[in-house]
Amino acid sequence: MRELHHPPRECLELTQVLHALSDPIRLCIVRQLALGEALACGTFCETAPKSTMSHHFKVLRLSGVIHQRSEGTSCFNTLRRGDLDARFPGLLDAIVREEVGACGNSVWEEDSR
Amino acid sequence: MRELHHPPRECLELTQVLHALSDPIRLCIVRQLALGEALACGTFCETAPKSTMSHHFKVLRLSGVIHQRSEGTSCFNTLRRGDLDARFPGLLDAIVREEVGACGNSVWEEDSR
DNA sequence: TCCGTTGTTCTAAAAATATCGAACAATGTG
DNA sequence: CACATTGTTCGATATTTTTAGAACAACGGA
Repeated sequence: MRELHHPPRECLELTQVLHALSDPIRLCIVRQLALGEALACGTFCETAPKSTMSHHFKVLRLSGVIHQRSEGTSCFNTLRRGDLDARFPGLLDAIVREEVGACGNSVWEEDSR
Repeated sequence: MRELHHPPRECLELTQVLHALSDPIRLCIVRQLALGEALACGTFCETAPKSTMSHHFKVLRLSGVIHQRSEGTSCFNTLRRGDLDARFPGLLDAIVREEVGACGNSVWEEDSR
């Protein structure tokens, strides 16, 4: 398998990291990875097709949020916690922390387009 | 001017907040507002057309990041720091904090599409 | 070597976002 | 009232992002 590109720590951009984390599927992936274990791509969300998941992993990797390394036929993912904490202190903790806040209404309820 | 809709604190969604903050213009707005003052829409980014800015303010408002109140012909914006800190502790601080990290390379340098 | 597993890439299509000019609304001032 | 100021809304276009099927590549095991 070809060597995967990972942007170095100094090149991480906050806007790209935030965008990567602003998708529900990707946020879910990151939260699972935040538990610490390296997890293969296949261990997430069996409902979505593989190509879709592959896309999300790529977005996470290219924004610098995760590190991917292939081992055999699998691809193990880890959170780049050190790099993220160094560049954006407190960000990961704030995002991974479980929050409650249930509300049935949509943000777009009124005043939407 | 019509009363503007602001989602209540309990309805804020992390993914929407992150998406709102993942745009460079909007991030810039938020950082200026983080200094504490209420600022009119016109005080930001004179280069972009008003309709574009209006759109960005709307995204920020509907995601719950800012509060807008009209006063005369102006529209004053403030950060909803209390609500954001309550729902997503540490998030705003992490995002507003100035970071250094200069790197000429694009994240998409290799392995892009 | 022949399969099964795992994941990527290609491609197309759909959906969501962003941009911005033009028209409009609300307010304040001369 | 006429007019300037400030900002919103509408409409059209362009760009980006998401989704997912199909073909493919790499690896491991029988």
